[in-house]
Amino acid sequence: MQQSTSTEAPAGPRTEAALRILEAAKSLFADMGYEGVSIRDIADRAKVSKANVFHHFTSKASLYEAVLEHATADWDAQLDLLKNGSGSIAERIADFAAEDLQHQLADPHGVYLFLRQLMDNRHTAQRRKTEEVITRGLRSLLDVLEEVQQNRELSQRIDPLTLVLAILGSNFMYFQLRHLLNGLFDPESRVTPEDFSRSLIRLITPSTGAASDSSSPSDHPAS
Amino acid sequence: MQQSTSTEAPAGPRTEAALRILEAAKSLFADMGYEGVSIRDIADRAKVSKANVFHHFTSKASLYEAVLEHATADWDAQLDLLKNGSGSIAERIADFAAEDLQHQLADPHGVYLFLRQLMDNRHTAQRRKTEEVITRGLRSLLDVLEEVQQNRELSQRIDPLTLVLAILGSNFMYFQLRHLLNGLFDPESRVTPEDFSRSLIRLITPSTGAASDSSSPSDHPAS
DNA sequence: GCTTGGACTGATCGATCGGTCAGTGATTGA
DNA sequence: TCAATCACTGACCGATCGATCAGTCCAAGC
Repeated sequence: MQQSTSTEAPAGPRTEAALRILEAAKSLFADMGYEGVSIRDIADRAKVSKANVFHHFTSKASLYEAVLEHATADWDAQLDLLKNGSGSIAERIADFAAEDLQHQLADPHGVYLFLRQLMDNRHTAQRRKTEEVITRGLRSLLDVLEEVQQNRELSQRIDPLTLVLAILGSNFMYFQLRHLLNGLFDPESRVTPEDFSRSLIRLITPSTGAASDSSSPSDHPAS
Repeated sequence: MQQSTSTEAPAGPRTEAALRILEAAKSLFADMGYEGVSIRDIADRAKVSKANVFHHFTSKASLYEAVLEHATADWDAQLDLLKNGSGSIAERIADFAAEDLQHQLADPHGVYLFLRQLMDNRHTAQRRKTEEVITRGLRSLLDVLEEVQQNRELSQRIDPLTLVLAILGSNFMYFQLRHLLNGLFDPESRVTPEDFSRSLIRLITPSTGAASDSSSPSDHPAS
């Protein structure tokens, strides 16, 4: 049960091959799911023998755990942007939203790993861990918003939780459907992530009661 | 459109046991993923023999296909609400958003099946099918919004695509994190789906330029 | 020199996988 | 009455799964 790695932080791969295994496992787990990937698949992609995978990782489950650990490491860093960001609250929200979308686009495997984790009803141990990460992140975001709401920077009419979920959800929808979106319009008019982030902020911030003008000097409606 | 009803009962369960197999497969596939479920698991939950599964469905893949077919059938019906709905555009958007959230909450297995399908990079055949359903749905939603936008019912400042993705994404976020949300506040103050839908519409619609007053008689005075 | 230990591999294990098959019991139509 | 069809089952198959193990290779320490 509590067989999990007692040594907390040092999840660092000890060898070049071990790192290749970790990276191969991450992309494969993200694309095919835990059960959809065999140790052979991972070993083949990492250009090592199957037995070598078990040399570096005690079991398939522990390898998956290591992949999750490595993937969720840099998730926390993103929160500082809204926490310690500069500028008005509207700017910080806009920056956070744009940064979050870029983060998803830059690491799609991480997003998928995260999502699969939330959908899986088996590994309750790691699922709780993932839930804790999310809860902590949400709590952190809400603290900031509720604080500026008490300072009258943010309209009282806005529910901070709804605002957070709307940003994260909208970004995820764009991320998930990004390849389909271009087929909805003329082939020449693409919807870039920057376009979407701007449009999303324009949709949400007018009702926040915060000044949202400062950072749009060259913006014009004429397309 | 006519694709689904061309052959009336193409995959219709011909027996009570067959229906149990289909339902068991749906919940298991949704929770554990395609590779995470064995025919034995399905047979056990459906209270039939393993061979009987192959008697009704030619293979595991065809069973999965039948599950998907059965699950995506009622998805289309939801679009009519915004298409043929009554009332102002703001009311129709609000109704659609609330209905979409209720639909997700009522059929979480369907949502998970849908999502797993989009994350899976193997079954390209069914993946394209799923993508077509989504594309058709999005296209339909956008048509309505762009129409009312030309009629000046909807503000020109709003990007219809962003609005649609924001609604769907926000709902999905609430759906996905619904069990975590109550832990963020006092145990007594729960965030009901109705609360969230109201709050989401309040966040989004003020900037749409459409009249959004009709359905908020007890709303507070402007702060 | 010799020994130790870690990285790594090929061969192999039992368990479980998806799938097959011969057959049973009940129902039906001629 | 009997043959045919149906839903359904237990036993079994080859393939593949995660995991083990004995052993090779090589660099570091004495």
